[in-house]
Amino acid sequence: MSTPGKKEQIYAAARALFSTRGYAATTVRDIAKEVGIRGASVYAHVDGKERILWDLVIEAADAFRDAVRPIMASPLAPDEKLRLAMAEHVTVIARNIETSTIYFHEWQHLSPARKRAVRDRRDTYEQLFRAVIAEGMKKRVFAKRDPRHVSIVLLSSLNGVSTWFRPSGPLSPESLGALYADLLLKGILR
Amino acid sequence: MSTPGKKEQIYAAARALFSTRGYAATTVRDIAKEVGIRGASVYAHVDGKERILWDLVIEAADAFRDAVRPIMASPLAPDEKLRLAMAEHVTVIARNIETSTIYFHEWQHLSPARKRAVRDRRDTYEQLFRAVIAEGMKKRVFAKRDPRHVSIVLLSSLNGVSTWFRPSGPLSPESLGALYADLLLKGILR
DNA sequence: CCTACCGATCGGTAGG
DNA sequence: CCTACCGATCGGTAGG
Repeated sequence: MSTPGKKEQIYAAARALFSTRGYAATTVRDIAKEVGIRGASVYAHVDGKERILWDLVIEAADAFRDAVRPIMASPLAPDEKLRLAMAEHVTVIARNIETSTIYFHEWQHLSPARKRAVRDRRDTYEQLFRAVIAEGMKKRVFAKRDPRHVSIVLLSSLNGVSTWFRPSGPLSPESLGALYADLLLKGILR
Repeated sequence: MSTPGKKEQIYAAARALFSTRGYAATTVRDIAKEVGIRGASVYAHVDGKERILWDLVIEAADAFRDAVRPIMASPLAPDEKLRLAMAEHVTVIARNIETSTIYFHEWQHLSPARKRAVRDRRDTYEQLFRAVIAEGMKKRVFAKRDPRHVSIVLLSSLNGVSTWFRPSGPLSPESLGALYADLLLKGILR
């Protein structure tokens, strides 16, 4: 019999293990042990190992989209939209550090069809940034560069926070978002 | 009998496989197949799988240090030093995209002692950046922020180039380095 | 550099 | 949710 809540425990264990050891180096038995059941019993709650990864990847992709889309759809000026979007993006990472790390690094272990779906969602998301960057350049509030390059440099830079942020540290997700937005908008020079 | 050059072929195959599939998802037999030998024969040339990873990680760490240390030791002004160092760092990644990707993502699969050694080298390298950033702030050429935060945000941002750069693309390693240095020094705003 | 082989472990299924 | 088990595969060694 499956206990209510057990499935969520399995996903919580998978989040921790996939994000630290990586998907390929984590076994179903590792996850089971963390939850206090046998390896085979995991399959009473979950379709399989890859299905867990897929659910976690979608969880992360949704979090980014839901945080940033309303900002981009708002009537704010491009520089304000970009500032808020960058800050939100970083804050989402910091608040969901495990899932975000999995999203960035482990999606490649999905099946080809699911990999394609991830790439599509990521491209759609990046397009949100590219549009506001292009708008800001047109309105001469941003320096003129290739918007495609800037959007990808910018997003990959923001994603870097997942490699070093620790929730136990002194920085809050919000102050971290503000730091990144400020630094990337204004640069290091004064 | 071991053929001369075979060892380098094994390392070339490992660079390609570790950087795309990841260390844990790559088998010794995968590497062997790429080289055209049997899995067991790999051990005539190499100590073991982890030793290959270790050698590749050190290869990358050396490349970064050798490129950036002379710049930091030069008598240039802090903003010029930082610009050159950032550009060189990105250029090294782009020129060694496979090894760099392994360095950033796969070092965690090393033994505890080797992991510690990697962390130490990485900290020493980051210190080079932190010092010039602190110097630039003191001389009021950089905006005043926490140098520790800025150095880590900056380096993790530069490292992001490894997630999207493809040598087959239109950007050269050098122009990419210039783009990153310019963007991070001056920011997106004009 | 090969064949043959080792013990260990993998994701997953059968059948309660 | 368990025991028992499956075929496949792992990193690595022996002995040429």
